[in-house]
Amino acid sequence: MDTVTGIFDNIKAIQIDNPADKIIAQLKQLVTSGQLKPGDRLPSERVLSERFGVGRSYVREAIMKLEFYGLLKTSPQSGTYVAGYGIKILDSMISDIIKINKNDFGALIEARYYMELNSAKLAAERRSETDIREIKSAINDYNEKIDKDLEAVEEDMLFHIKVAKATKNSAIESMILILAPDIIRYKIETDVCKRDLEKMAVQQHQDILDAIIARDAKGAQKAMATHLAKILDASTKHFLNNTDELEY
Amino acid sequence: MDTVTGIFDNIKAIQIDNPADKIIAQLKQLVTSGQLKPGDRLPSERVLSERFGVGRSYVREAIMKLEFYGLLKTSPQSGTYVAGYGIKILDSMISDIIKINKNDFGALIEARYYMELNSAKLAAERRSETDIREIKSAINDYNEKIDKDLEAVEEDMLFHIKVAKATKNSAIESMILILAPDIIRYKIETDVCKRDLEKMAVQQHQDILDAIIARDAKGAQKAMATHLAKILDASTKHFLNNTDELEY
DNA sequence: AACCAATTATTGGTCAACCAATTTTTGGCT
DNA sequence: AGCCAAAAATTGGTTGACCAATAATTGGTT
Repeated sequence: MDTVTGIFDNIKAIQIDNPADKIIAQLKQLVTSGQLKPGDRLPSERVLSERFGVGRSYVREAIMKLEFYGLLKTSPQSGTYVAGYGIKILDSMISDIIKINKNDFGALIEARYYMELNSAKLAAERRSETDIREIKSAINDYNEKIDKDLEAVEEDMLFHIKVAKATKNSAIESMILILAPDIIRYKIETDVCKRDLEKMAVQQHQDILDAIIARDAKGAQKAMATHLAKILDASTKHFLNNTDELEY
Repeated sequence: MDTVTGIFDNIKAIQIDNPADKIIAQLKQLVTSGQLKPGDRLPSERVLSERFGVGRSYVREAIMKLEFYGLLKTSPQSGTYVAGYGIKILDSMISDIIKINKNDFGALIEARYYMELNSAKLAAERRSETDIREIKSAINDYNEKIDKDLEAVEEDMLFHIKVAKATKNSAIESMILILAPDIIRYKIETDVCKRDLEKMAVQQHQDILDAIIARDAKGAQKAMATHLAKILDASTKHFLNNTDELEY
């Protein structure tokens, strides 16, 4: 069985969605079709796993995911319940959850850009002395790497995380945190951060910090915009290709 | 067993962190202590579950969570690997992940406020005709409910989701989506949306849509700010209590 | 010693079984 | 009938066992 085997043998029937996402899609249909109304109790995990023809693990995984997004609530020894929202919004949200993907770098960079503008602004308004110390420390780490002509993508990101921390807004901090790994990956893969940009960042970081220390919200936001402008531009080029008047 | 039972009987030894979070904390320590370096392969799930004294499910749950945040990468039949970031940022990010909680309503509302300002701006710049139709439809649904003097929290949220969709930025859309259920819960619990506010929203929604149709980015942003100002103010009161010069 | 095929061990992926707590049903009593 | 305690069934929580695919080892051949 070696000569007749063709080039297609390596092609595997890759499954695009993992089982949990498929189950989410099935649950969505239950809601859409009216078999599952807001506030209803889901069939037991065993029943669902049997009905969907998968193990209970996947059902539980799907439930956990939907619970994370606030669409289900499960109580021990009682059952899992659909959120009490209307069918329309339930349906819309489940659909959107399924197609959440973190692969759209353009969107990621852009979202990060706007998040960070607000982050800088709020940090300036609310920073504590501790925050300033931590941000300074992050800047030092970055500068040391740059002095030695080393890559400093992570140190840069750490600076931004510390700024986010100073906003005292856990939600904003979390979001920047979620974006961070992908931003790092993007920077490394696309090599957006050339050496000259990295050296410019040394001053830019300082400008941001100065504005934060001075509690100059507008100044901090502006300094952050300057800092992130280049990387946004670079990614927006690709992004603009498929946004203008896109009908889908 | 009824007379001697005291008021403490209802107190259960609630575990603050679920098992998965505990495991994440343990893994963090492995990284911090240098036993686990960036790029390393984790011990097998079986070994970890044995070492931590829990079932494999919890180890897998923890791994999935860390994978979602981009800190681990698992390959079938091979193993789970630590992201190739530096120890410092790894450590920082894991810490932050553990303490992510969606219970800080003040932070949630505020984050949503800023996200939506950007959402409106980008929607105005990039909206398609389809977007306009969908937003109009959402507005109609909302207005119908208000006309009948019914609660319309969800319809309002659906309007905002449709606007977010028009940004053509999946990351921003996802974030607003993640916040949505908690916003709804907040509105209902705190009853922030009085009847008069809801009626004002009818005009405000239309203003936002008009600006989006006119591709007036600044106008859309401003209209959105007006729309969300009240609810932000109400929540900021509570929020300000523990932010100013808070050392922790 | 060097190479290679067959065997064994290990991996994450998947599923079924057990557990304690709760709910429902049952069946006898008033 | 109505009530209440005991038993059975059902729940999510938790654990261990099995699977196919891969990696490591083995052992014989050159």
